[in-house]
Amino acid sequence: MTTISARQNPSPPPAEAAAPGGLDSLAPVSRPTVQDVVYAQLRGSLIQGAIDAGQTLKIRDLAGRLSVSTMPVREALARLVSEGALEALPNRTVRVRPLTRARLDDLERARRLIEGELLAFALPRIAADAAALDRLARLTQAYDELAPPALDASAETADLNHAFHFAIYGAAGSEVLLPIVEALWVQSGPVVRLAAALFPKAEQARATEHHHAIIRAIRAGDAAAARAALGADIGRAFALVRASLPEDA
Amino acid sequence: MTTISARQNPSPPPAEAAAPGGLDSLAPVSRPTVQDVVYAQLRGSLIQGAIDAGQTLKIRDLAGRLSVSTMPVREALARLVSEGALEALPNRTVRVRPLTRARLDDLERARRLIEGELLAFALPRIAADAAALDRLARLTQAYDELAPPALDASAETADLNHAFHFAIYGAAGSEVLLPIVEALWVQSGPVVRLAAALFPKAEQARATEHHHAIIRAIRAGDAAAARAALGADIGRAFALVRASLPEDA
DNA sequence: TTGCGAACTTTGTGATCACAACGTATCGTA
DNA sequence: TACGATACGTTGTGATCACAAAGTTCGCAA
Repeated sequence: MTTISARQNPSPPPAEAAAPGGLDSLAPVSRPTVQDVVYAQLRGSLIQGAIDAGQTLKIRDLAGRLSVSTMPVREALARLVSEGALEALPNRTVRVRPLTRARLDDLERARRLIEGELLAFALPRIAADAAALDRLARLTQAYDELAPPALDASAETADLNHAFHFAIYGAAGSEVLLPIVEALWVQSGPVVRLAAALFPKAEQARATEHHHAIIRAIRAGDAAAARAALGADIGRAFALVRASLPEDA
Repeated sequence: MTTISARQNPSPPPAEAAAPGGLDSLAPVSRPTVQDVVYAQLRGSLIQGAIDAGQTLKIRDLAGRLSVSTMPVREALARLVSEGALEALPNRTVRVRPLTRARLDDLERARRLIEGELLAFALPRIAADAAALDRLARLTQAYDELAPPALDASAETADLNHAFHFAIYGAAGSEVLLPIVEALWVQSGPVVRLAAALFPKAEQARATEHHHAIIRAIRAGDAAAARAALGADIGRAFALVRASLPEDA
C-alpha cells in the first residue's frame, strides 16, 4: 500500500520544495501531520466502501501497511470511532459497522433530514449565485460523461457524487451541520458500495437524473421539489441495498 | 482535581472488589479504560460549561491535574475535537470553541431540527409506554423541587435537564442521531452556562414550564405542540445568550 | 472422541523518551 | 529608545518499550 513519509524518519529531509517564486501558499494552515494523512486515507477508503462491513481493523497491521508507527494509526482510528464510522467492540478492537436493517433505516432517515435541511437553506443562496450554479452544472456534466462507461463502484464516480452534494451543502454555511453530514457519508460508505455493485448498469443513469432534477428545482427556487429530488437520490441507494440485505436484523 | 487510578500505577492493585454474591454484573462491557474516564471527565465539564469558552487546554497540564500520563489525555482531547466540542487551532493547540453570533444561530438551528425530529419520532412510543411517561414525570418533578433554591449553574440542574431530554430522545431508538445530539449538547455547554448565569432567578421557572408542556403534548399525542414546546425550551437559553453576546461576530 | 485447561500469540493501552515547531523574552545594536 | 535577532521554554507529535487482557492452539484426561 501507499507509504507515508513520516516526520522523524531516518530518510533525508524532503527539502520541503521551497516555493520558487512567491510567499508559498500563505495559507494559515500548517503542514498536515502524519495522523492526518492516515486519517484521510482510512476515511477515503471507508467512504468509498473499500473496506468490507464487519471487518476488524488492527493497529499494528495498518501501521505496517502505511509504513508509520502505531501512534498515528491509533489516533486516526479513535477519531473514526468517535465519528461513528467505526465501531469499538468491548474487546477493544474496532471494526467497520455492519449493515443491519435497523441501521440502514436509521441512516437514511438521518440523511434525508439533515441533508434536506441543508439543501433548503442553501437553495436561495445558490439560486442567487451564478458561479455556484455553474459549478454544479459542470459537476453533473462531468458525472454524466463518466457514468455510462465506468458506472461501477469506481472511485471517480463516488468522488464526483460527493463533490456535487457537498457543493450544495457547503453553500448553506453551517459549520455545525456540515461535519455531521460528512460523518453520515462515511457511515454510509458500505451502502454506496453495495448499491453500486448491485445496480444493473442501465439503472445507474437515474442517479444523474436526480442531480439534474435538483438543479432544476434550485433554478426554479422550488425548495419542496429540491428536497423531493434529493430524497429520491438518497433513497435510491438505500432502497436497493435494503431489498437485497443478506442479513436478518 | 480528582485523581484517576491508572492501570499501571506503582500503587498496589485495587483488588477489583470481587462481587460478593453473584456473577459480577455479567454485563458484556469491559472495565472502562483511563482514557474513557478522562474523556468523560472533560466531557462533563464541557457540557456543564465549567470550562470557559475560548480557553486553551494543554495536554501536560491536564495530565498533571488528573494524575495520569499524557497518553490518555491526548486521545480524549482528540475525541472531543472530532466531536466538535473542542477546536483544533493551526498551532496544534486545542481550545473550547468560542461563541460567535453565527455559531449560536447555527447550533440552535441544528438542535431544533434534530431534537425535534427525535421527539416527534419518540412521541408515540412514549405515549404508549406508561413506565416511560412515569419516568419523565418524576424527572420533571425532581427538577421542579430543585429549581427554586439552586437554580443557578449547578451541576444538578444541568444533569436533570440532560436526563429529561435524553429520556425522550433515547426512546426514538436512533443509534445514528442520538450520538449526534449528544455532541450538540457538548458544543452547547458554554451556552447553558451563560444562560444560567444570566437568567434572573424568577425566570428560571420557565424551563420546567416547557418540560411540563412537552409532557402534556406527549400525553395528548400532539406532535406539533410537543415540537413547539421543545423549540421554546431550546430557544429560551439561546435567545438570552444571543441578546447579551459581548462579542462582535 | 470430546471436553477442559494451560501455554502461547495477538493486540490494545499506558508510559516514557526524543524531536520539531511555535511563542516569548531578553539582549544587543542602530 | 526602538527594532530585530537569538536563545530558551513550552507544547504537540511520533517512536518505542512494557504490560495486561483476550483469543487461539495444543495437549491431556475422561
